[in-house]
Amino acid sequence: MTAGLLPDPALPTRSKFPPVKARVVDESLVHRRRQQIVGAAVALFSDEGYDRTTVQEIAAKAGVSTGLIYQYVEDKDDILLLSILSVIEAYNREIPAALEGVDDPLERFRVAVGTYCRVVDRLRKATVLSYRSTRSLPPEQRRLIMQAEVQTNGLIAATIEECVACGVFRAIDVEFLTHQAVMLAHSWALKHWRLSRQYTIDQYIDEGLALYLRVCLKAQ
Amino acid sequence: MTAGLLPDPALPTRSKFPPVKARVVDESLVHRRRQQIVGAAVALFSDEGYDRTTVQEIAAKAGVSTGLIYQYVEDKDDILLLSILSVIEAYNREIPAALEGVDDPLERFRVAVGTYCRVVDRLRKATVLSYRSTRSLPPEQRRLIMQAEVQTNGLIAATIEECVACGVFRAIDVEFLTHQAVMLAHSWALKHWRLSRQYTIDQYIDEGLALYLRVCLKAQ
Amino acid sequence: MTAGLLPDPALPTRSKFPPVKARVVDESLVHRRRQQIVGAAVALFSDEGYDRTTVQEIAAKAGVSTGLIYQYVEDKDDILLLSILSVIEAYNREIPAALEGVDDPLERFRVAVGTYCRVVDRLRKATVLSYRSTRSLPPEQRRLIMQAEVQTNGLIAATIEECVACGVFRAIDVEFLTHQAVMLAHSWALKHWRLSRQYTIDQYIDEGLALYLRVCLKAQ
Amino acid sequence: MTAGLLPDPALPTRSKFPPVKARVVDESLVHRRRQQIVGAAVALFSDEGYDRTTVQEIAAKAGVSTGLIYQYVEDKDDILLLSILSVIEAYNREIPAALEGVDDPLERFRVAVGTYCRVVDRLRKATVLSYRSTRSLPPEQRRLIMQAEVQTNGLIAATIEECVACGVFRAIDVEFLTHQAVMLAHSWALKHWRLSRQYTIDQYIDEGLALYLRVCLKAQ
DNA sequence: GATGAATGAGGCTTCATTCAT
DNA sequence: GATGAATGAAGCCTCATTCAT
Repeated sequence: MTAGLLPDPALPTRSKFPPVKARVVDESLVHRRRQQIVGAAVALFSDEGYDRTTVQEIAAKAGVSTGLIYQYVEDKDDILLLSILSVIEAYNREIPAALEGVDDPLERFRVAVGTYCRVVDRLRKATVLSYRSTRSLPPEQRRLIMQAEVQTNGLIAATIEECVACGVFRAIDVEFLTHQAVMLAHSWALKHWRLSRQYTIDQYIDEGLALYLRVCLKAQ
Repeated sequence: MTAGLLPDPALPTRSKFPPVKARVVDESLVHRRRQQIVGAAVALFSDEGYDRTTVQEIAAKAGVSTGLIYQYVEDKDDILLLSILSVIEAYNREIPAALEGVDDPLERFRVAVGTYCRVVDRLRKATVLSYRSTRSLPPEQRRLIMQAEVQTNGLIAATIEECVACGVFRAIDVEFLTHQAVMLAHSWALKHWRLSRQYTIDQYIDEGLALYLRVCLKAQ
Repeated sequence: MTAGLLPDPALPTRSKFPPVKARVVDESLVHRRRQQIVGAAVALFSDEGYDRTTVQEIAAKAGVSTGLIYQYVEDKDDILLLSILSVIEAYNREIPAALEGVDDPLERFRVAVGTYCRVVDRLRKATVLSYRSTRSLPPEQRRLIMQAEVQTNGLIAATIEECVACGVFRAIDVEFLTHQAVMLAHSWALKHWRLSRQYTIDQYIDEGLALYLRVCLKAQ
Repeated sequence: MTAGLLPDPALPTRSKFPPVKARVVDESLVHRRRQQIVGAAVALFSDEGYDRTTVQEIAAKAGVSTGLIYQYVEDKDDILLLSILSVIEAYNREIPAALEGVDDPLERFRVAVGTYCRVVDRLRKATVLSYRSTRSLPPEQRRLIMQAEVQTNGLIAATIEECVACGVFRAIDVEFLTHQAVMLAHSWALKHWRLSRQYTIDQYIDEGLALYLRVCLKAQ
């Protein structure tokens, strides 16, 4: 199962981004302010790009002063890190939430992939942001993001393993299929300009799942 | 298909990028200088990102003066446009070249996909650059890049259509499979940090093709 | 002489610096808090310089909140003024204290100069601070400091005048010798990096006094 | 003699400040521009203090653009370093120049000290600047300044040693007298507000020399 | 055609000061 | 009286672009 992969992905998201230090102590305030800041930042970064967005713009959009931002973040890079992590954390929170109460292995696979795609759809701009801007970060922070991403992969991989374990799927390369499913979700954001002309998000998910099931299902 | 969208993508690439104006007339000189500049730019953009790379750095790496660059390009954005187009043109040049002399439809599909992946592997950093930085460009230039990409898609799509036409593939959704194949290639660059731990490029291509063939081949 | 320029420099220093207004009324509290603040400030100003020291740092080192400082001081300049005055007041307090009970004129000269040097030695960093940062203050405050300094000079000058009056010294230029003696003391702080390699503070005082006596003593 | 203490202090001052890197190669241009910049900087630093002077102000006063400054200097600290060094180099240049052609040992001592005082008088503000602002620099650069200062001391010390060697002075502590003479010169700048009320620069020099000679001369 | 010094607008960040609690 | 979060003006520095040679 996926239990243990994350501290507790279903909790109210009070996660406290360990790598970014704040000059303010009140944790709940830090959390609230950062949400404000990251909310504004994601919107602006997505539209204009990281480098073309100024901290002043973020402050204005967040409705706070420029100086305030630097009480909750060490530099502009930190804002980007928090922004990208917030996206990946959304995946890590929503996929397990959707799986809650679903027991049938095959259904769990479908729900996991479908939810992933739908969250990506909802956070489409932010997802693209992750791809565009992760490399603007210093290596150490990049690693944090990769870790979070590996966690998401684990959520999908676990459902596939179940299917294999209980004999619904044939003995397929789990890693490779996971990768395919992840890219199915990401592609929806990355190639939205093209895909959205031909498919709705639901059609897209169906096509994808159909393809994978045709490859994996043991008995037809 | 997409024929005609660009002057002639399969030609030796001496194309003079209509949208980018030079202040110098000698066409062959323009071509040579731009190669110099774009070569340096791709390396720097890939490592440091578009916005963090300075024009002076590009000039230094290209072994020319800062001022010279502005005789072959109107502004920094143009350098990025040329850089990204040069990558996509490589695809559009090398895939047809590899297909030359291959007649069997199924083999043509394999070669097309395999070549795409291998070119991406060779131009890995530059491929990632396209993803990261296309949105740094103004819409009009972005459209140019999309067009070139649609062309590449057409190359893959054509081989699939052949397979369907001659009965090797069942009547599958061509667009969707094309998209899958394209993402197979791109993913190798985008997720190289993860995939390269598990697969060589050849294994990766084999796994990918195996998956698609299992889905598409009519008779097993 | 200079008597009367300041309220009473020889008093226990409970003086409440007329030019610096506090928002708090309780005088003894004002005195205590200011000691806290100035203590931290002198250390920080000495190490980092006035302009590079932030009010928040002073507050932290003093163990109080940022806001509190502004209840005992009007602005950052005031802290500097208080800091420098506190140093000069130390001179003005300790030299007379050391002269207490000393009656012989020549001995009084020796003690005055020796004490001055030793206080400077003890407050070395703070002494340098006065030199570095007095000019960061507005003219009016600068004048306050000069006045306090003139007082100190008066302490030395008085002992010289005694020696001349009672015939131990020949009729020398009192002002000039005073200046020399003052600079002897200050130099120990200003050129400590060089002097301390060659002399202990006691050797330094002895050399200095020997030089002056050789110049001033009437009969040898 | 002082020969060899400096590379060649009497040369046209084309010294090329080894520790500060320029982005421009033409050495003579670098020299000219830096003079422009340092000239403006010394005036401003002296009046307003290092930290209160903005780079924009320096640029404006020097009649160049802000950006230009950063082609000849790495950061604001470098401007301060160059400024202070330029003062000390003036000492190191002018004292030997004044000694040129003077042969009598005692006269050489008088000229050395007198010239030192007069150069300090001419560069009074800049001299004070050195005292105020050296500690604003990082340790490594501070060391450079100390070195240059030690050189100046050597110029004075050499003349004293001559006097001792040829029997004009008694066997006095050379280091200590050197220090006194140096402080005589520096004090004129440091305590100008007080000294200038009582002495002209010439009177001041005479008083100082008289004092030292009374101490040092063997036969009276 | 080529050079590289010069420009100056604009971004990130700091920090003295205020004010609601 | 005390706290410390919030403000925003202002400074250092970068870098795309120009232009005289």
